[in-house]
Amino acid sequence: MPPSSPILKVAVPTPLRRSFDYLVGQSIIPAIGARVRVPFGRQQLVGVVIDHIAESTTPSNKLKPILETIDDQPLLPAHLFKLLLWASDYYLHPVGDVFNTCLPGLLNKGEPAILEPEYYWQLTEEGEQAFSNLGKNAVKQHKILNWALQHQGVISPEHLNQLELIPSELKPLTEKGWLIKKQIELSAKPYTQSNQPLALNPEQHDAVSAMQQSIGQFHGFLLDGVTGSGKTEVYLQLIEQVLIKKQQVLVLVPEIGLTPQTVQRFQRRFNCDIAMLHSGLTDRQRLNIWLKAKQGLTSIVIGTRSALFTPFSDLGLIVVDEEHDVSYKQQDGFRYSARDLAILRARDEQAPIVLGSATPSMESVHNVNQGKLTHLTLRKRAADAKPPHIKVLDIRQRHLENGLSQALLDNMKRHLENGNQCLVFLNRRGFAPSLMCHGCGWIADCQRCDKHMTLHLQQKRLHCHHCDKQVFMPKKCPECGEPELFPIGLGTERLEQALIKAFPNKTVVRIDRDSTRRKQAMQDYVTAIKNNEVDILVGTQMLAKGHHFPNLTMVAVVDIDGCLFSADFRATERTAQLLTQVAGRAGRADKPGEVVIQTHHPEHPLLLNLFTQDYQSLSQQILSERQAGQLPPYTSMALFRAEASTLQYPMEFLNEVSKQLGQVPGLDCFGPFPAPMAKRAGKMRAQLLCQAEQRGLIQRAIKPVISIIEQLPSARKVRWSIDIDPQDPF
DNA sequence: AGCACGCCGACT
DNA sequence: GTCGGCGTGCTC
Ligand SMILES: [Zn+2]
Ligand SMILES: [Zn+2]
Repeated sequence: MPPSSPILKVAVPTPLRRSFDYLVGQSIIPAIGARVRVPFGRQQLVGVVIDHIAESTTPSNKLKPILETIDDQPLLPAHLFKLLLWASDYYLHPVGDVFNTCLPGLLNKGEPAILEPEYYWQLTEEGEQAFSNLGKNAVKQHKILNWALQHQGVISPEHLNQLELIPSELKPLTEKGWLIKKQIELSAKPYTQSNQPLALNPEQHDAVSAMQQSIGQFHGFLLDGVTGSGKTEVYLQLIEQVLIKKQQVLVLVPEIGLTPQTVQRFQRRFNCDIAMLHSGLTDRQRLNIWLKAKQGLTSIVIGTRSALFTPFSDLGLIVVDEEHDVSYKQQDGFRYSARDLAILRARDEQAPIVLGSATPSMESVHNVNQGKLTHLTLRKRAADAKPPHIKVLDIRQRHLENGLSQALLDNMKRHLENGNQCLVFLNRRGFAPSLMCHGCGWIADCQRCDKHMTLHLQQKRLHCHHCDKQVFMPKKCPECGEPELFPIGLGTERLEQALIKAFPNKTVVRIDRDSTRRKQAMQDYVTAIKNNEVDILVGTQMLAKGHHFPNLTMVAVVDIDGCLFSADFRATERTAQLLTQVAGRAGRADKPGEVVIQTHHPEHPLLLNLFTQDYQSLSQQILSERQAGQLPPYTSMALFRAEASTLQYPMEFLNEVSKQLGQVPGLDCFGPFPAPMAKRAGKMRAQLLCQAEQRGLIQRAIKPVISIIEQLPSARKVRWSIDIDPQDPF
């Protein structure tokens, strides 16, 4: 570094895959990792200094001075900073946009990295009295006081967000003495003690003590345990050991796993500052959590994939719960895998990492095979429940009534008559996946996608599950005017109706994204099920995850055939995971559960194998197929995606990309070809698949030509992106 | 991506 | 005559 002012390499939030050089000018010299405000074209942007250099390759007359140094010290801890730079390189994503997606919004806007007090409002007795005497015109005041009454007399910053109010709008009420404004405590609440931990069974005990050995150093563990095997208790007791050492803990959960109940379980156990990063927070709350974690004021941070980028002063443990979950991979923009980056982060920060899953991803099983992860198993299910008995029901030639065979219904009847619960699983919400005209055969298609629209009878609407378009259910055929339109196929709504008809004196509830839209809905259903107020549960994969229902003895899988034949090489893995998870719902202490799978393909190897072996041996088999087929995790992949209003431009662009990459030895390109669902949300999409046996070769091959690709004339006509380690080819 | 500049068609 | 359509060029 030169003694005078260095030239600054700055990561600027732009889709361009490079950094920009600036002069320090009159500003204080910003440290590497500090934010600066810079002129960029005709706009002003906030960037991050990623290096000090002595000389720039850009001519000096083009270099502009920065406008302002925002931070007087690096914004991020060195490890995290380096991880982001590495990720920008690995995922071939513009470094400025990497910072933009990883930092809290207020920091991207240039807000100082300083904790600012937050306030909440407490309802007073006067306020409560005033509420009942409010005039009819006091709509806003009624809304505010009513909210406070509904929420234990408290209005928090995120409540204000939900009420679409700003703090000053509460001022009239505080002046009347109806509300009192109070500051939220910002100081640290260090770990003191935990509430009585549960007793561990020998397996749990072994797992905790094995992992405890690694506190203070990097070690990867795969904690393999079915739901109800007490995985969470193992996490909690390990976390406690880390907290005792005054270190911090990061807990990543899948998108659907971030519920108040999750956090409550932590809060009940640990008397320390626990932060939950959820989507309802205000920008300020998010920044304050970020800063408190960075300063070591918060001991535990729980969140979904983006929580991975929370800075910590002394990170002691990372937990990735349900590590196989697809929501750990970001599906747009900066397409990172939080699970993969978490392992690197743990390594960099010398902390152990626990990947938890009963149905681990092939990547993690492969890492276990290679000795990169230590495999710990919790085989014992809660209260010694036995593994379920699995029956593959051949429904070829059999009569199906709303997708249900008589044999399946009889089986359910047996369980219901004994006072047990049945789960009927179908991974398709809505009433029916399509609607057809009886007169001319017209089918309701989405205008913007290649797909039929799903009929939602309850809402009397057609809904495209791929682009979210919704239209009212037509009264007659738009082609021929025929009024008789009939649903084709089966969804959970229809299944629910059929089951109500088949079991008129049993209680049926449907649990899917539609029926649980209301905030408390899922929790209410879970309580009702656990209280035995429900006999039959109909639902999608929402039911397959997380919850353990002790009175559930039978699981019926209505239609899995669609999952057995798919072009996607990950389909087998996904289906095996799904079936294992659903099957895991059945069974209780005093008798084993039963799983009945309806299929037209009883001879399908996946079905044969899954239930003659367990998931663990099946995953080894899937892995050997992957190896034979030269597929991940034995090779690495990059998927170029491009979209435009016609297919022609994406194909042209990807053809040129393919030409650019064609010469690299060891790199194979397939395509370009139209995406499996070519038309989606009104765009035509194509892709180019690149594959390399050697890890890192993909990056080495693409990086040198990336600026050529960026400058291709055909690139201007499409929206394009690179997806490293793609999860879904859609 | 933004945001400019620039050059052609239908409006007050 | 100008308002605005989006083609293409640039950002240290
Ligand atoms: Zn018709
Ligand atoms: Zn659609």
